[in-house]
Amino acid sequence: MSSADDAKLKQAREDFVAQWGALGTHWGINRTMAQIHALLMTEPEAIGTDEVMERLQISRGNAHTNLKELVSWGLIRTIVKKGERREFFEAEKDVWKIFTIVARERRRREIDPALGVLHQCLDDSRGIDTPEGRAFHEQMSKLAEFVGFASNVADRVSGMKYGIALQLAARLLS
Amino acid sequence: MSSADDAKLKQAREDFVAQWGALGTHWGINRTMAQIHALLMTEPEAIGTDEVMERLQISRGNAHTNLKELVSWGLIRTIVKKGERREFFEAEKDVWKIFTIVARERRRREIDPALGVLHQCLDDSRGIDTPEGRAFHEQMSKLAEFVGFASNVADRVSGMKYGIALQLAARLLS
DNA sequence: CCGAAGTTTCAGTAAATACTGAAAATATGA
DNA sequence: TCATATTTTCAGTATTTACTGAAACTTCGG
Repeated sequence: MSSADDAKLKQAREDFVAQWGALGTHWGINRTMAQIHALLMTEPEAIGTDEVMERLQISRGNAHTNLKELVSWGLIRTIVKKGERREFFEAEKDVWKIFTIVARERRRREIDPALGVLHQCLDDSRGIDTPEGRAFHEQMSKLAEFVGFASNVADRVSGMKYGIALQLAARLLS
Repeated sequence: MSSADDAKLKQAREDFVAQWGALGTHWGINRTMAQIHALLMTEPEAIGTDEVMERLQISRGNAHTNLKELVSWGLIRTIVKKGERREFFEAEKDVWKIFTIVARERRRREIDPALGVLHQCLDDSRGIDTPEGRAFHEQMSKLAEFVGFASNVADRVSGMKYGIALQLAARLLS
């Protein structure tokens, strides 16, 4: 009975899109962007802007902006179909690739600016010759060292081949 | 010339607080909470609500809410001074402890709910007997497996002693 | 070069989130 | 117990962020 299965799938997919969208919020990603990503991750075929608008009930501007943002992240890519004038989009479905993309983007947007602030404060407080000044400098120094270190580690991990990362992680969990 | 040093320190500290607050935004943490945390991280003495209000120019309600939130995260703790009726607050200053607290909190708020959604979709799509249904189920399965795995790894790492983590990371960067 | 199809931009508006300030509740000690 | 210091709550407001819809722009076939 395929029509019942179709209905169940439609429902499950809609749930996934809606809930993944809600989650996006906690990830510093706006709802629509997360929803489009969810929609495309569970869509076997590449689809166009109008279908995204219709499936998610959003405006053209909104769909456009977020599709382009996803492309700029590298989480989806544009497809040109022969004989078709408009653009279609399909998602990267490999989980490790998704992870590395998100990790890199978050490092760029969250860690790198923090390092910048810390290094500047480190400079600004260099040579302040009071007990409080030295304590401040010391704290900045510790923070900068740790954040820089973490940034390198994250970079290294997200540059690994999946197999290697898996091996490493397995050792960690054993 | 200590008064010049004092001025420089005051400036550097204010910059740090302001900029760290701005960064908080990109971390899903509100500006005030990040600013209070920054203020307390660079303050040698525990300070009270009124001083926080004054230093950051914010209302009592705002200060109160965010101080309590920071306490609930474990990033700051309350101090009772003898002979004083009001509460004082001091920050956790150890960078590794800060990291593990933030990592755990983010796992709880970002990863665990995602796992919940994925497992539910996994159930809802079990046994849908169409090609599309199987593809959907397969994608959910891969996502759930990876996210669960990542969650365990994060948990394990943030439960480590700093020395061990450092050793591991050093091996990674070599 | 023209007209249709498709894409991009953006001013205005809606929704979500954070903050204020004052009132209510609670704790302290005389 | 009462007066006072302190903490907590929350309705109203301000700020920030996201979305709409339509106009401007671009692309392409004829």
